[in-house]
Amino acid sequence: MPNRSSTTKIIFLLRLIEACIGSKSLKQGKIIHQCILKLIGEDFGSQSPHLDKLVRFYLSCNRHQLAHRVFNSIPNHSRKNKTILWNQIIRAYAWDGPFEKAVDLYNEMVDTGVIPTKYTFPFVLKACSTLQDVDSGVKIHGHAKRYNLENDVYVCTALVDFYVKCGYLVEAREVFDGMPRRDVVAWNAMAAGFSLHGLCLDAIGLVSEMQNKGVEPNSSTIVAIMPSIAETCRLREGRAAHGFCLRRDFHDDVVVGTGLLDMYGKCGKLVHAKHLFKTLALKNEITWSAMIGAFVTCDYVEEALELFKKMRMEASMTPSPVMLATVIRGCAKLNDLNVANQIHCYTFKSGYVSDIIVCNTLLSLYAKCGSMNYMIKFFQEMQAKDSVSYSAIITGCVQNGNAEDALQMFHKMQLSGFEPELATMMGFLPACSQLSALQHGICGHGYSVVRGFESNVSLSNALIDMYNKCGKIEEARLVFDKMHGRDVVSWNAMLVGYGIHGYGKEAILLFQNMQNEGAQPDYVTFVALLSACSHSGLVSEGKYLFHVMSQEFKILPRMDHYFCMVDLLGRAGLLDEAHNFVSTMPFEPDAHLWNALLSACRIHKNIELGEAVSKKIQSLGPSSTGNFVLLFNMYTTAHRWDDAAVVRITQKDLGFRKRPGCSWIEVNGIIHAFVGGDRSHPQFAMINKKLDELDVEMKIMGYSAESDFVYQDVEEEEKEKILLYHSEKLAVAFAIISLKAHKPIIVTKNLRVCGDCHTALKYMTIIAKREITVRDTSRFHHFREGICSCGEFW
DNA sequence: ATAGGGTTAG
Repeated sequence: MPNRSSTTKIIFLLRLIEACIGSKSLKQGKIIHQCILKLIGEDFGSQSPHLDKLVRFYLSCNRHQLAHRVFNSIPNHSRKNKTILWNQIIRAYAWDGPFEKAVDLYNEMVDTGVIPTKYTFPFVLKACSTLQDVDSGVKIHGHAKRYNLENDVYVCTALVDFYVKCGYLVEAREVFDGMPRRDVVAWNAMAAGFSLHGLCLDAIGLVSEMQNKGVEPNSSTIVAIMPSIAETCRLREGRAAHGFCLRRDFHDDVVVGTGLLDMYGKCGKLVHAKHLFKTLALKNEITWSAMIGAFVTCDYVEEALELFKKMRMEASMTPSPVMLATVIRGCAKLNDLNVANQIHCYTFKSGYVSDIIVCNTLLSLYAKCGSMNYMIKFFQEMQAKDSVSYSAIITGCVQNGNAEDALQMFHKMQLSGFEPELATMMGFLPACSQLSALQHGICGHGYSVVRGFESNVSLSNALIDMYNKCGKIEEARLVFDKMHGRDVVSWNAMLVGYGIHGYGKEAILLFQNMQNEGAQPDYVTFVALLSACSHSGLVSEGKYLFHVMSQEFKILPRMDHYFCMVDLLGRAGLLDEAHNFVSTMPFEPDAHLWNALLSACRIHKNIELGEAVSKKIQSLGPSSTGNFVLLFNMYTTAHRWDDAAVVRITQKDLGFRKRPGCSWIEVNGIIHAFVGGDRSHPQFAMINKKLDELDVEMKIMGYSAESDFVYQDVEEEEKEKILLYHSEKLAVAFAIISLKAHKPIIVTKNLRVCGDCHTALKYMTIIAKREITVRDTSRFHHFREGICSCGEFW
């Protein structure tokens, strides 16, 4: 027990402490604390009122744990009356962490019998949302009711904020709707919540609602809904918000200004974004980042990189990982491996290679620059991977034509314990499309439904494409019909489906539906339509569509459209018309387009024009082996072996090789691939036996190997063998022996199906009594009872 | 306030 003189000393010391609270001098405070301890010994009890000051002092120095320790030394009967101190320590923990301690202390407070106040709840709830500790938050909500604070504006706003940040929007809305009085902070919390969870239209709607209710938005309101306006490209609302800021004088605030700048960038209004950037009095790193992002989004990558350089030089700011990710996203648009390597080096030097967001952006960069090797290598080097990393690499594989690797990565991802997300499925489903892997695709569909991804328009579009490419056009249409909101991609995907199945009339019908529903077609729509006409031989319809495209829909024809038209006219045998059409083009035709004409020349055996076209192609420089193959095929079809030989020699001299034909089929979720003459399949003996059987029966029915399709100058018997082992025949024979009779056979080929195979497959449908479908690079061939659905348009 | 993975055509 201290004596009188020590009491005087303590009082003196506590005065000193009070002074320290103002000056936040931790060192001096600690010394004074020691002095007090010496004076009063271990018996704090009687001195506890004075210890409050020490607690406050430590809190003012941000030493929550020390403050807490002093607070704990006060006996419980005395702590009971110190609600404000409880609140202050909880607040300190909720602000800076450790956040668990805020929740623990709150629980201790309630257990001690201290009644929390309306100021307690916002703090502890903030800690709960930071921890994503829903259980504690819900319990605390119960306490608020118990203490009759459920109608308090502060408490309710805190509850809304808590529920929103934990993703419980229904509960948030319930609390919000139940509030007897709502101030601007409450409205902002709700709007920010909608914004945060991508419910953009709800967020925007809420702001008009609040204005109708007579509550004036403030700058936080603007900041809260700006991302929603940006994401939905609601330029009208964006402009209105900008005007509001000008009238209220918010516009010079960095946060508001940056939000507006970002919104204009995302809405494609680069001029406005640039203007804001120029006029904003105070800019920070985020402002610069938003401006660079605006350039990238609007495809002004050079300008973005320039500004990035300028920032480092003139403003001498160091970029944050967020900014670096934006810059890398820009680099990806350049499709230049050198740039990719440069920015990778820069990232390495900057020390951000451990930032997962930056790393994932780098993955996507390499994927878009077409470098599978760098992408895989970097992926393996990454110390930390998450589901986004896997999604990026899956999409990267698909983008580079390695769908099988994509499926493997998808499998590996799950083994690593990551659940596929929406964007993962956006990579997985196109992989199934590419492979015609129907069984994987169906699993993906099921999973997407379970996860609720089906409501996403883009995902449904990917499903439509998957079913179309797997030959299940009816399923595709079911998905299409079930969709709530369709975008232009949905229509296009379905149109493409009809096109590749040879349903030209259905495509045109769907286009009419599209117009009736007021959907605006784009240039892809017309590519799809024209190619559908081409595959169905609808010449006049195609010509009409080409005409209305520019006249009515104001869409300028591009190379693809001209290509489709040449293809359409050429296949139909209108070679001169096709040739004339090319000469009317407003820009130079490319080799690809001439190829379409050359291909038509081959089908219709017009050697004269074919040679002229071929010369044209050669003058453009040999850009692909396709030219040689076509010319070669044309000569051989005409039995002009010498000319054919010259082409083959030239091709060899120039170092071009024919791409090997490859066909594959999915059996029980496993992809079996065959190349021409392939004997490597484990069941080759059985396949061979089946092929021989089929060959005998086909010949009885009148089939003779069309050796014209063998362009090697070898003996007739040898030619037959080569044809019999064409990859599509191998795949079909394998399918017949390994799939039950009622199962459909769907074979996919990486090139156009060969003419001899096309004939042979017709016989095979009769012999094997089953339907066979082959998807080649341009369309589906459904063989049934000796007929192919393509009607020889391929 | 800025930030990573995404659908259709050739």
